[in-house]
Amino acid sequence: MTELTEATDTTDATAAVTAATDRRGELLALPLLMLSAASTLVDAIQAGVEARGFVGVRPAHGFAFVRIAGDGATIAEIGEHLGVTKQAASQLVDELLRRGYVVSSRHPRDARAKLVTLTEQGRAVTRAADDAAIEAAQEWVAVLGEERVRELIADLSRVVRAGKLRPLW
Amino acid sequence: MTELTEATDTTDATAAVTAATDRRGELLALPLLMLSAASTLVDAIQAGVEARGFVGVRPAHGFAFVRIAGDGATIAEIGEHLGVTKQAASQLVDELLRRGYVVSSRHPRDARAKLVTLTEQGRAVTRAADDAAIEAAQEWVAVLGEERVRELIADLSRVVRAGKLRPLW
DNA sequence: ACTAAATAGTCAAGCAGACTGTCTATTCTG
DNA sequence: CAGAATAGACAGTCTGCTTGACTATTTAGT
Repeated sequence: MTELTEATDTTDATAAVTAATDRRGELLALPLLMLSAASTLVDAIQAGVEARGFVGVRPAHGFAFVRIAGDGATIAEIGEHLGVTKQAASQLVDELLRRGYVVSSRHPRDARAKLVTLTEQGRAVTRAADDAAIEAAQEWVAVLGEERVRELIADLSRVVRAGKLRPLW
Repeated sequence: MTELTEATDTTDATAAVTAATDRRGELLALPLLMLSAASTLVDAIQAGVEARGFVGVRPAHGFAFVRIAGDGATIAEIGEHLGVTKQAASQLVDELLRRGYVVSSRHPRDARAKLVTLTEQGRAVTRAADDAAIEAAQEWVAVLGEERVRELIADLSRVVRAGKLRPLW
């Protein structure tokens, strides 16, 4: 986690003897690049959502939407998804409630729980976030081409086990 | 930013007519995967650094080290690098100072500025973070193989413009 | 050269998002 | 059917970050 600049000259890495140390530096570039890419992505999505007229929507909201979309989710489930306590999730849902992005109704088969679902407004934000995300992805296509992006997606799919989506937005 | 599960069936995307909508869903998977991968990476590095005996080192510290390493950096530069105010950067440097990871001396050509540099202890943490990052990257190699990882790095290098390294650790 | 604007850093106060701890209501387990 | 586990809310607190105001130094304009 020291050098970012040498990420470009990965082409002629044909040396075999000194490959061990070279490989280290090369490998070190991967996390750095991933993190940087994710950060850029987050910024782009954030900006895109805002540009579409939704102010004050934070990354954590977007990640919550991901979990809520579909059949809805309970507060504990949202908390689990985001990797925060249920108290934090509760606060977050409260805010989404106030902003009109979600509604909470009594859970069909658990009287303790609340089922949080998206409102039309909530779906609108979700669409905006999706659009922004796709827009960002299309820039990647523009640079790398469809084939490489397809491979990229395939590779990432193999590596990523459905982990938490931390608020790194 | 709705579906994550369909990221696996990217293989037979040969349909031409309905390709427009399909491509959307496919593209949407990319940011999601990237974000998830980055999140996992951050957790892994964090855990790795801790496992090597450095407790209480946060992601933001690691990103600060990246900037400080080499010729050192001023507080404003560190803030810029992290995407926070210089006040926040100042607080962060204060903490690193207290923990003995950095020292600050007067800047050689600007009496207003302080030059923050790593101590031996700071370099030790940096090495630990590097090792943890490489370890995480090697898991990727184990899954994808060296060739794919090399391509991955090459692709990411082309897409990532040296942006901020936000505290998404 | 000299003033005016910009910049590096600090101090102080406030805020927002997260945490722990505690509680009630409901459900699951044996 | 009793006891443990779980969903959620309420209260209090902590921490990392922000804005605002200020000093010291450097850079730019005339």
